[in-house]
Amino acid sequence: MPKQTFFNLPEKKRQNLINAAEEEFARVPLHEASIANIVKSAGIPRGSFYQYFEDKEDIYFYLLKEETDNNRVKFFQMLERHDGDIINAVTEFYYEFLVELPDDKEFDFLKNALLNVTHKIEDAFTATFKGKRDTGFFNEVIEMINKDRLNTENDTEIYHMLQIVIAVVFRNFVEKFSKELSDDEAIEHFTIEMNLLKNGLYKN
Amino acid sequence: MPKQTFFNLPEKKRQNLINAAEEEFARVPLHEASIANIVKSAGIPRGSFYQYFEDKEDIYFYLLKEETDNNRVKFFQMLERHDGDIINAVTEFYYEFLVELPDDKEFDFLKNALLNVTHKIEDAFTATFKGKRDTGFFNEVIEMINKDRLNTENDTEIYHMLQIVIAVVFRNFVEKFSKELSDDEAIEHFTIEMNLLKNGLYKN
DNA sequence: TATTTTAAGTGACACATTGTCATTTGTCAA
DNA sequence: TTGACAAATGACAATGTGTCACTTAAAATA
Repeated sequence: MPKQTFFNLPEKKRQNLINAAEEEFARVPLHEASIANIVKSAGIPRGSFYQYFEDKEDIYFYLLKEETDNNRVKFFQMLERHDGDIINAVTEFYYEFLVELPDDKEFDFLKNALLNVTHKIEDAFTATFKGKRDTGFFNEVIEMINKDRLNTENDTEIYHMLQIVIAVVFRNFVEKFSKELSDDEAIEHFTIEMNLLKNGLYKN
Repeated sequence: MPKQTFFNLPEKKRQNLINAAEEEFARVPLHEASIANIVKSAGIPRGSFYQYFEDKEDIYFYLLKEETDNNRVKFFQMLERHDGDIINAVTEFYYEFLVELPDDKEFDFLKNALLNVTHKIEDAFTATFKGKRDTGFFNEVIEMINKDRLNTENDTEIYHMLQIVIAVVFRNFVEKFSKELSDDEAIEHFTIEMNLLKNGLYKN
């Protein structure tokens, strides 16, 4: 977490620093980004940076969390709107994400994150589908899911269903960016895979 | 790829360098690893390293490929043995991987790779399930799959089935390492998820 | 064998980056 | 006005990277 000094900063200076950082993380992935560039572009002395953040990762995950927190709210709204149908909810989520693709800087930031995912970065992303960060992950979403349509009512199995869905959704995001799929292609792939998940890979 | 000079090296010297590198990559993930440490531990001058490799990534992906190439051969044998049943094949693959867990150095190397996966690293891992690197990925494995048991005979859909299976298998590997699951827990989770994939998440 | 040519080995160097810390600056309450 | 505390600052030590001019070794040729 950023230090208190960062939050004490005047709005303008804080935003300026954030912009500089976002620019750097849009340019290159986390481990290639340099604090030197950030402070240079923000026009602040190097020492100041360390007044606000522990290190590079500190500001990175702060920004990434900002980015993904909005998405979590959206996802839960969709889950509600779709009456607890998890696959319809993630599908609309995916559609909307593609349609409302953020501006270039945000886009490149996400792309760099997705193509250079560490376990920690993946956690930040997938938290979108896992409920409030402080409550037990998943419980919240498991409660919202409509179990009538599912193949099981067992919570453990539902937990694993979620894990599967999240893994496949995540893979689709990564593929969209890495293979630079068009929106139509991306949606086509996504739809096929969601249907396969619903109906199963094997005959019954 | 390593340069020719590397392959011209006398066996002993080459193995010595490989050992030093593996040690470093077992200690820390790729982006924290340092060539300085490798050459120091191998007892060779810095300049020599660049005689053999382009850079850090060059030797890293060479080692990772070595590691995963064996696995690919194993997987294809299993697919044959299980008569083209993809889920049975990956399940045995997973079991055997856990049972034959490699020595500490290899273990830590894999762990660091899995918890700090870039798209390039994931590609190296998932290539295990995709056939010979030079032929069209997937074609080889799609041919070997027994389609009688599957829900579709359409190649496109089978391609996506594979993508799904790989994503879920991969997730299970990462989870095993990140949550430090016992073998029994890992196998239990894996089995549940494979059954869900087979039968589908929704009622039909 | 002597000489030339080619490949490999070497380590000092220029440059970049990180995180720290002693010092300075600014602000606010007494 | 002054003292005290938070914040700002930039020079510095430490560490790392990739290169290059030079040395050494080996192989080819005369």
